[in-house]
Amino acid sequence: MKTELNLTCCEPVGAGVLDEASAVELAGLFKVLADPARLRLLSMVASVGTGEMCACDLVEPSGRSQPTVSHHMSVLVDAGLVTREKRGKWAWYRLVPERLTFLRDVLTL
Amino acid sequence: MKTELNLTCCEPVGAGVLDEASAVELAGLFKVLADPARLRLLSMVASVGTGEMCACDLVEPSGRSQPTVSHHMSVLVDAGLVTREKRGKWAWYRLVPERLTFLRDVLTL
DNA sequence: CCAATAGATCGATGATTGTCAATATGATTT
DNA sequence: AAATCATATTGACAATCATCGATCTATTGG
Repeated sequence: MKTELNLTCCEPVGAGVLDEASAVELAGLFKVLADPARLRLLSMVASVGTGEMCACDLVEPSGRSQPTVSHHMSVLVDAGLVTREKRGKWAWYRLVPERLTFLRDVLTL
Repeated sequence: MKTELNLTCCEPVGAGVLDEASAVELAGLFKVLADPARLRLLSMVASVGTGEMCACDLVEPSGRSQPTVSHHMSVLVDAGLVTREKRGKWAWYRLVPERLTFLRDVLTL
């Protein structure tokens, strides 16, 4: 599906009225955060000491099935919030801090 | 419906793994922002010069029907992002900046 | 090669939700 | 009190999506 999220859009919400196109794009990004499972997965990747997290260590603590976790991680990757690198049998995820910063900036007045 | 959103929860996402309850609560808040119509309505209220905005001035520019706008504004009010004050026949909305700040802080590492 | 393992994809399903037309509520005006 | 106006509520429907079991793909080790 891969909705190809744009990185360039969107003034802060207090900077003027959002046009429909930007609103759709931004809403799509917030939609990614609008799920408990994804928020938990994101926080796991964000707070791991080594900077990267193996998919194998996400399934059990998340309390979701393996296919569900895989699905959510794909959504996070497509949204640009994390990167996935496959090494051997394992998939390693890293946070993309700039993407969080971008979202923070949108919520500025 | 009024999901009674809590104001007290949630460390920054990078501060540790979110527990399920906090994740549900936070996701509920992001869900409010995960809709183009609501984002536009919020940006209209956020960027009005006088600080308050009449519901009557939201319907036509939002491109949605009056019931739909009323619905979305209720969602924004319930989420604590705006306040509603009824004066006479009109409903006036004001941004709650602290609520946006709260969300910004959650996205901090 | 073969078995085992990690992860991705597919298909189905139940729940949620954005939307509007119709109607209700409540305030103002004549 | 009747008519009008702004907004809220209700009911219904289509679309989206989180979830899981089953299966597929790819990599490793024997």
